[in-house]
Amino acid sequence: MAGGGGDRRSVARKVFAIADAFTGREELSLSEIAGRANLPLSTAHRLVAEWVEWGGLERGDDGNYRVGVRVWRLGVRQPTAMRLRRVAMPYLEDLLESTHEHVHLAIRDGLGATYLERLSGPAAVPAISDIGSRLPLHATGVGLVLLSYAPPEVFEELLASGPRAYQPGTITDERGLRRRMAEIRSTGIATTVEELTPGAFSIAAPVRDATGEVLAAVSIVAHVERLAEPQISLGVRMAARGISSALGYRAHVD
Amino acid sequence: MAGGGGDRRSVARKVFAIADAFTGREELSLSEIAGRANLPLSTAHRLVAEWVEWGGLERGDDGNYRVGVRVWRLGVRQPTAMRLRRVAMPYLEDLLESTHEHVHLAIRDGLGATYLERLSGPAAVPAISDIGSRLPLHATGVGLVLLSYAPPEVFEELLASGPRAYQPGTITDERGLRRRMAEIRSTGIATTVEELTPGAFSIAAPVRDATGEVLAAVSIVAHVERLAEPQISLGVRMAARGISSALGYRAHVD
DNA sequence: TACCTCCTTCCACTGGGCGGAAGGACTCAG
DNA sequence: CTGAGTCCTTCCGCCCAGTGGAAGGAGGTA
Repeated sequence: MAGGGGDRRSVARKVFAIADAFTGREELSLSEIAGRANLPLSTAHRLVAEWVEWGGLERGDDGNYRVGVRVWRLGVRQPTAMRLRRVAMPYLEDLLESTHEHVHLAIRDGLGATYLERLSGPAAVPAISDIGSRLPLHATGVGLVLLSYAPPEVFEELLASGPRAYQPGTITDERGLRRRMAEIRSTGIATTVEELTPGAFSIAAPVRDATGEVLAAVSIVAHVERLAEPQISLGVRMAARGISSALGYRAHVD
Repeated sequence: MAGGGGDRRSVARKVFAIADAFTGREELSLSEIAGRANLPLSTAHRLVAEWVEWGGLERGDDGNYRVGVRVWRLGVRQPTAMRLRRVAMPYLEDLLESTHEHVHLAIRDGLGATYLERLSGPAAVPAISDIGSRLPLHATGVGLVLLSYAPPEVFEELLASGPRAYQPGTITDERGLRRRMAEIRSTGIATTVEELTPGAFSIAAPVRDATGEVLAAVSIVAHVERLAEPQISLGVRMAARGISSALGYRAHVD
């Protein structure tokens, strides 16, 4: 009976698949984990028990599992995230104060933009990004900025993955995206209008480190009403420049 | 040749051992990882490659490995840490403002106290705790509070693990620790004097949730000179009570 | 009681993981 | 340039750890 054979994934991949099952979910039952990770119940049971023993997952009183403190501890010192957030915070706070809109700081993470920080005023636009969430590169301001300065193979991969059109206005074709990326590289700023959320626009700018590499993006998301206000794009630009400069970037240096 | 046999650990444990190798280190080479995780180089190589593929580890330009953004993303939403920090922050800020000393928020994590938050004024005492760091239960204020309210088996495990004496004043024997824990439970406050760091003392108090369970501790660490000032212990008490009450705890309720 | 869902444990088969060793890549000293 | 040293990467055949279907709980509902 049974035994042997099994699926082709390595054990390590199965272990990670369990972690991935928690994407977008705070709490999962064993069978939900097994389902999301595509594992037989007994295999999931054993591996989840190892996660719990290590402390990477915790079991609540209700028997459900959630991400454990060990993972938080391991990740909270992640060098990129830690350094960027610390350096950027004052600039993001200034930007919030001067615009009273959602302010974001994001880095590229594979084919997504991961939000390192979000500050929000009493804005009218519903926010879909939260710290730690991941949104598509081609349909967000920060995403487009990060995509524009990423190595070319990232763009190839994105095309191969079949970018989704979230709204009628979302650009998903190669030609359109290439044109847009060139424009962003030449102007140093990205504007999206109702491409992910109806009624919202975003303005984003790149953050560079001392070597000149773009390692993050800053954006503001606000109601389309305010699209014409020049101080918003100016503010984003200034914040991105301020952070870059705090990271050691000097414009016009070889 | 070779092959077979090998060490008794499951693959999952080896995967986690690699993560643990990064405790207290930001960056490691492959051979350092192999050494710290007690794995043959070839095994470490394969498993580290799987970590990198998943995104839990990242490889820098220098070839060294560091914790990846994926881990940060997974952990940053850890329910306990996220909720506690958000709720506690204003109280911790008040405490910092009124005392100008190191303010800590910590939870128990196995036999250690993990620091969820630390705010620091221009204090004279060198701080050894940073966010995400883990210090011993029996030699810190927050640790003693967490230990005092933890299930009895935690204390048994601590004794079995052979608690280390960091300073001449550190209490490590069962009798002394039991007496101390009883005192903390009856007064609701813990004081340590030069038990981990010479010249420093700490005052800590428990934070409770709506069910009355102690799930965190707040402390102040300052120079022994200020030991006698009553407003410090009062401030810690008030902060802990404020956070507890924000979490839904109502004192003197059945 | 019968039925359901979800969790936990069991066990015999077998292919994925194992790790020593060989081969590169790179640095440094002479 | 040569040789020694360090560290990383790849190779390959052996064998036991991992596998997963199934059976057995636990708990809830009708």
